[in-house]
Amino acid sequence: MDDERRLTAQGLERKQQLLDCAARLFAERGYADTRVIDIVRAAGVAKGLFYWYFENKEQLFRELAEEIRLRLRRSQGEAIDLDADALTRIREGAEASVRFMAINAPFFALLEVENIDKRFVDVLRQGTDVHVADVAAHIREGIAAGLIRDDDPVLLARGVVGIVGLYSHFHRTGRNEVPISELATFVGRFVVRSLAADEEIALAAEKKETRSVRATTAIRPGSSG
Amino acid sequence: MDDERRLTAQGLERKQQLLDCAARLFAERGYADTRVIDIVRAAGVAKGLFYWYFENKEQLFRELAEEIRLRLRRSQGEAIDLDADALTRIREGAEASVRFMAINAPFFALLEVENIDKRFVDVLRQGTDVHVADVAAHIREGIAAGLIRDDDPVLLARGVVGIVGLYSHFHRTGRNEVPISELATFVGRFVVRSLAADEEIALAAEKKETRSVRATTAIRPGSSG
DNA sequence: GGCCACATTGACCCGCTGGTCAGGCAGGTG
DNA sequence: CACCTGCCTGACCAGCGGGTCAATGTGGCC
Repeated sequence: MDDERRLTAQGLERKQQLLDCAARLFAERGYADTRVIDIVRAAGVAKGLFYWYFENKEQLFRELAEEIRLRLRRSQGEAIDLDADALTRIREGAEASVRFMAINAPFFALLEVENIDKRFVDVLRQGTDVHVADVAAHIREGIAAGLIRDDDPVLLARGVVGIVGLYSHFHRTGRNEVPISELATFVGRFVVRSLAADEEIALAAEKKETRSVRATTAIRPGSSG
Repeated sequence: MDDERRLTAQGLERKQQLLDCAARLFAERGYADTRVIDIVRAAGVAKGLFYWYFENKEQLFRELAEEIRLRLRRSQGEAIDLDADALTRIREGAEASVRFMAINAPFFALLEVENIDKRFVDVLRQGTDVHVADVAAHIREGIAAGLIRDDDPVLLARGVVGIVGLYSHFHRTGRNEVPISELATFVGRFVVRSLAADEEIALAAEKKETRSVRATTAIRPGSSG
């Protein structure tokens, strides 16, 4: 694939179609177990066409991964109430993430390749690092305000981001019987409890009602980012 | 490989040698990227010999995974003070796990395949489920005693087990600058905070000194389980 | 109509890797 | 010594799957 190729409307559509098919298949059976031939077959085109739109299988994965992270971050941003205190903001972000990941489960399953494939650690780790930095900033603010117990902010942030991913993973793999909204609340509570300076603060941060949930709508396959 | 083969002392040693080499290589470059030829080369033997000791690559992996889980569980059991309260026991188990996983990092990196390879979800998930059940039992006791906040014990247990694995993963992949002992304490604190009914209880559970650390010695490669 | 760039096809190539196999060696036993 | 069984060898096989390529279609534009 040549970098300076101009895609027509049809071309863009075809490319997106391949991305969608790939995402679905990766989610279903994993990256390694999805052949290029499977992807093109799912899209109903010939194998050669794949290489018209993508350099190779790896590059397609990277495109997918980046797009998803971007959408998650946007959804978090929309869910966070800028006027709220740090702890509440973290809780809102965590809850939104759980919902977002649940709704877009098939897309998100991809990102779990981090642990496995050495080729992708860079893209994926970079993705989580952005979130960790976001949360760490909130945590520092919370510590300064006396809302969050005094501990290493980055370490704590890694915990928060990790926990969200963790429970989302459980949900995705069918090990949580609870409905998503309940799970999201649970995770929010868990995160708040693990950070809060004392229980009074924790209770207060748990109480505050989350506003709209407009950020938790599913990604429409076919809508390019 | 035939099930009812009698291995001589030399045979057992050779088999263990192959297991050790495989574990090291899997940890270094992952399961998929480790060829059978790499394993046998590392052990300095011919390829055919691999199939004298193992049915195939997959079975070797399963043997490794099970052995590791067993050792971790044993180490946890040794670290837990049966006379202590539930929350303290959980903290002790968590800290021991972090240390154990850190010391045996190369062995543990393997288990992270859970997310990827559909073939291994059974063995690996089964492994974590055992730990979740262990922790859930402690949590139920803690809730009954008023030490742990009243929430779904299994969900909470998944969080605890997950967090331990999470921070161990970070450490393994070089994203924690802190020394292991400090990280273990941090994780213990994190876990206690996320579970404790109130901060007074949390503080108490954090304070209690962990006894011996005899359980946190590294696995000697070559010592079969 | 002729040209060009995008779009599409599917047969083909090729390296890789899991697994096989026929055979050779060593040490213990009768 | 003959023999058996466990141990070990490395060339070989087969299938798979990523990636290539020459040929063809197609639609817009001068």
